[in-house]
Amino acid sequence: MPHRERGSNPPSIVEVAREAGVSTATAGRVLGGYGQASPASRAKVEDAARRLSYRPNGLARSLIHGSTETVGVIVTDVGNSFFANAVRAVTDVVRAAGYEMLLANTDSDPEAERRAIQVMWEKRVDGLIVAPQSPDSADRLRALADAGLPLVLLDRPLPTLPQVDQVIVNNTSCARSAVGHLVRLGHRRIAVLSEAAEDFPRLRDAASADGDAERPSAARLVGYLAAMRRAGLTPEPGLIVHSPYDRDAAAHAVLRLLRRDPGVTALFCTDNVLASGAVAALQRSGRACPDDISLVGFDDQEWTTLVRPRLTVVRQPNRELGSTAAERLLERIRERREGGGSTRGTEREAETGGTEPAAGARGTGKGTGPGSPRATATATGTEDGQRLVLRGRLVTRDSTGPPPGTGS
Amino acid sequence: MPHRERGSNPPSIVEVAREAGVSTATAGRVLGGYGQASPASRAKVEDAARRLSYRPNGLARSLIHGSTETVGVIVTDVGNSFFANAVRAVTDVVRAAGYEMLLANTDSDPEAERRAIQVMWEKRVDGLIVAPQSPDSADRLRALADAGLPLVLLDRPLPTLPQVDQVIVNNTSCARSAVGHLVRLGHRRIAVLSEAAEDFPRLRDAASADGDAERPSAARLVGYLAAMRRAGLTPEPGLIVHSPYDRDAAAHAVLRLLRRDPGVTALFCTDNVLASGAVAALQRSGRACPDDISLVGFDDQEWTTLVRPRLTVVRQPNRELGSTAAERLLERIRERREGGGSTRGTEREAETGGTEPAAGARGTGKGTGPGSPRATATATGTEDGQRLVLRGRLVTRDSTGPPPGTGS
DNA sequence: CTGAAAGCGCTAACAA
DNA sequence: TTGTTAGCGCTTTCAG
Repeated sequence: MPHRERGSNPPSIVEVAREAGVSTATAGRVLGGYGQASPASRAKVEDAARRLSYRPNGLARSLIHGSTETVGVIVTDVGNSFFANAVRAVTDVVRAAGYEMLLANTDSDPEAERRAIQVMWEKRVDGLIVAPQSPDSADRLRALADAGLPLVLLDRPLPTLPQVDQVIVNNTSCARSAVGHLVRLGHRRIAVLSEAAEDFPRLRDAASADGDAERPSAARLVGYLAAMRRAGLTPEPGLIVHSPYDRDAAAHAVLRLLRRDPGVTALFCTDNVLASGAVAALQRSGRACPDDISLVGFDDQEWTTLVRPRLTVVRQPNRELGSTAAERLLERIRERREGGGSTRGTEREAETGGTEPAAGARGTGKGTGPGSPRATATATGTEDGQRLVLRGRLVTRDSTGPPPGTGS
Repeated sequence: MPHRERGSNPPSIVEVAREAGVSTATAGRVLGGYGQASPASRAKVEDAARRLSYRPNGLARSLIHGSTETVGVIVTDVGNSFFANAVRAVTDVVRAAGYEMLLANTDSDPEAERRAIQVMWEKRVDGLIVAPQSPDSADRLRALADAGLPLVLLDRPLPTLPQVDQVIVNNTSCARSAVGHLVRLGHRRIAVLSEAAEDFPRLRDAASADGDAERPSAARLVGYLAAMRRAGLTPEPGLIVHSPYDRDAAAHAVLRLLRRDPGVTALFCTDNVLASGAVAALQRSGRACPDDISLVGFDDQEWTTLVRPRLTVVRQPNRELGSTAAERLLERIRERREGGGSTRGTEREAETGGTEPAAGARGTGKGTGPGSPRATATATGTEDGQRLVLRGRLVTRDSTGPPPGTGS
């Protein structure tokens, strides 16, 4: 093992240069792959580098170039399969472009988010993808955007930040079609289980506005309200059930609902955690699904085809959400590199997938298992930023049917 | 908005110093929180920094200090819920210690892994946690370890790398107790579904050796073989079914097995993806579980309590695997900082949890849902590195029962 | 308490 | 083609 100077620090380019008997400039040229070098010195340097097992120091390089080839991703919880998939897709896309990923979880804690944003900024990521935990995040994020850091919002829009790109799902209309499906089956007393139920008054009053400007759970509640109204049904507060984002809590909420209001014939859950709690509750309550009560979940997960009855769900394009956000981010990074020309006022319709099979097609097991749906995106330019809306769709399975007492 | 020099680059400490009318040294002292500064200049500098919305450049700082406060994590796929949870736990632990996390997926592709390792090294992570994709990874990792980079292996051991810490699960004995449970119920024709089935000849011959030195799927197969042998049953090749890590492929493999050998009364699956395929296959085949056939899965996931019958599984401490690896890594990083004193030849038993409830206790829904089990770890010093073995345990639920034709 | 200056490891002009 | 030198943004002696 060759002797190393300066303690046991990894060898620097000057060690290599000395070992090879050339200047640091030539060493740099061959090691960094820029400029010219004669085959002779090239060989000498490469040999020396190998002997010392030299690895270039990316920090120094980044310090000079002003770019780290790293993007930051801030989500609430990678342990959550929704984000796990989205994050996975992000890494795939950015890696293909030569970027690495710094990942942080916030657990919806504002302080954790603040810190994550700050650290990413200090580490000089070239761009940032954030699933903001609340509208309060807007100010902090605005600072980044103003400073020129490429930024893309994932899953949760922030209407007060029109200058930044946002990649979301058309939650409101997905929820509308889920509830519409129940209505068509003949249901009237349709309950909804949501994290956002506490926002009901506000959302009801603003229901005519753009539901997808809300966080996902609220957007889905807006869709529920819209579908009910369209069916000529007045949303009853008693049917709008709150539950925190927790399976057991959701199960208890559902059990309470069923006790309090046995006339409910259908339940729409605004996310997969709540849906799993509802499934557990129904199993425990002894109510038959779909004969006594129909159930619709949100987010198509593996287990939804494993339980009996197989769950009718809204499938949202988890991975595509991540990949789209990543692509958008890379584009912004590229733009910035090339001098920051802005694409003001663009408005366009982007088809990222082929034609969708008609919603409501009964699946045959394999066909209805969670897959990577081709989503269709709509891009709308707002000021400088684009809002990309990916489309989910209803996957009808066995947990929904006509209400009891209906001659089928 | 204050005028900024040098294009639109973020302001550096010299801009702040100039704006505040002090030297860069004092500016650095207040901004970096080291050394002393009078309240007067402190105020001036802080004001200036705020005006320019200054953020220290972590790259420069890291270049000087020789540490990045960042750890790398390389897994095969964060989309996989097992790794998603482990990674989540890693971030929690390292963040609490002030570290960020660079994450890379390899998809078990050696080239991707090679690149990931190299990039992490160039980015000068302070430590690295790797779930190596095969024994071939050993050489590349050895280079890192030799260079003094703190390194911890996660989930997959590498016996040829005794100098590095490895955090794994006692897969062999977990599998042994799972299969033992089936044997005690009276099963004789017990099949196993495994990614490692192709290694059967080698594993059978080496079965007396340390099963946990193998990758998890193989270690579990070793456990199966051991349990069969202990019960006086000769493992038949026909009962050892191969399947790739894919739900649908697993389902097909199980359907083929059932057609080929209808006498099979129990099936042990060596991971959760294969188990979900097996559940799907059983549902499709019309065989009743556990009346016709018993099923045991590996890795306790949400859905295993949602399906009917609820699945008997081996629960492994996913999150704890991650947190333990992270703690180990932090300790190594600390050691290195303090001069690299080595803890040679340590051998100890570490109890990280309280007494375990007896295996086999029937759960009541909530109690048997996936949780964060208190695992018990065994640490064994081998050369310089420690092998920490976390304990999983069998959770008996409804998918296992006596074989058909047994008077119960 | 404050400032000048050297230097972390590398790249990029500019000369030779 | 090669070497010298300045400098990326910050920290850290060492004088003052």
